[in-house]
Amino acid sequence: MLGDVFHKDCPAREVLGHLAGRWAILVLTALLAHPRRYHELRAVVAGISDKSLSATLRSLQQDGLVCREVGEGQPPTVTYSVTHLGRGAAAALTPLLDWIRANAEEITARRTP
Amino acid sequence: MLGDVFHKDCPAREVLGHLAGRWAILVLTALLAHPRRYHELRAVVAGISDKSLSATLRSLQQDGLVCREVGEGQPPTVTYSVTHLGRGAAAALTPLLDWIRANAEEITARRTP
DNA sequence: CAGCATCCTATTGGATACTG
DNA sequence: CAGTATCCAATAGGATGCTG
Repeated sequence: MLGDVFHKDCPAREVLGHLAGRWAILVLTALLAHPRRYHELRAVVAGISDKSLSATLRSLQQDGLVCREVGEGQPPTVTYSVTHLGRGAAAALTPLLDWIRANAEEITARRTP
Repeated sequence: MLGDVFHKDCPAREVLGHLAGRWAILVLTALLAHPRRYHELRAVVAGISDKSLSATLRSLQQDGLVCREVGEGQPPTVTYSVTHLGRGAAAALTPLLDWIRANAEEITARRTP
C-alpha cells in the first residue's frame, strides 16, 4: 500500500519525516491564519534560529506546502504563505496543537522523573 | 499564556518536542487500535530499531501516554497500551496521518529537486 | 521474549559573522 | 530586511552483542 505510514521506504513515511519536526509544525501553523514575512515568522516562532527557519521554509517549499513571494523595493520584502496543499496539512495539524495546548500542563506535572 | 506552543520554555513546547518525532507518532498510533506486545510493535512500526523503540516507549510512559504491563510466566510477556491521556493524543494525530496518507504521493511527485 | 549497553555515524540546531 | 556561511555541540538513530 503506497500510503501506509507504517511501511518503510514509502512516500508517506518520507513526508512524515518532513512534517514530524517541531519547527515544521510550528512554522506551518504560524502561516495558517495569514501570510507572514521572514522576520515576523522568526518572532512568532519564538526560539527558532535563522538557520533552522530558512531550512524549514526551504523544505516546506520543496514539498509545495509553502509559497515564497519576493516583493519590489529595497530593502527586500519576502512574504511566505501556505499553498492550497499546505493549508490542508496545517489543518490536519491543528487537532494536535489543540490537544497539546489543553494537556501540556497535566503531562509535565505528572511526569515520572 | 501557559498553553502557547509558540512561546519558548512553556510546557506545551516541551510536549510538542516529545510528540514531534516520527517514532512517537507512529508508536502511539500503532497502539490506538489495541494493545500490542513489544515484538509486535517492532514489526508494525517497520524499520524502527530496538534502541529507538524502547526509548520511545519510555518517553511515552514518562508522559503518561502509554501503559506498560508485565505478564506472568517465562519468557516474559510485556504489553503496551495507550492510557486515557494517550488515547486523546493518538486521536489528535489521526487527521495528520490521514492527510499524509492521502497526499504523500502528490508531494513526492511534485517535489522540486 | 524483551530489552539494555556500547559504539559509531549522521543529522539537527544554536551562535556568530557576513552579504546583497 | 532576508537571508547564507561556517563552526561546533547535542541529539537521534542504526548495528551489534549480550542478558534475565
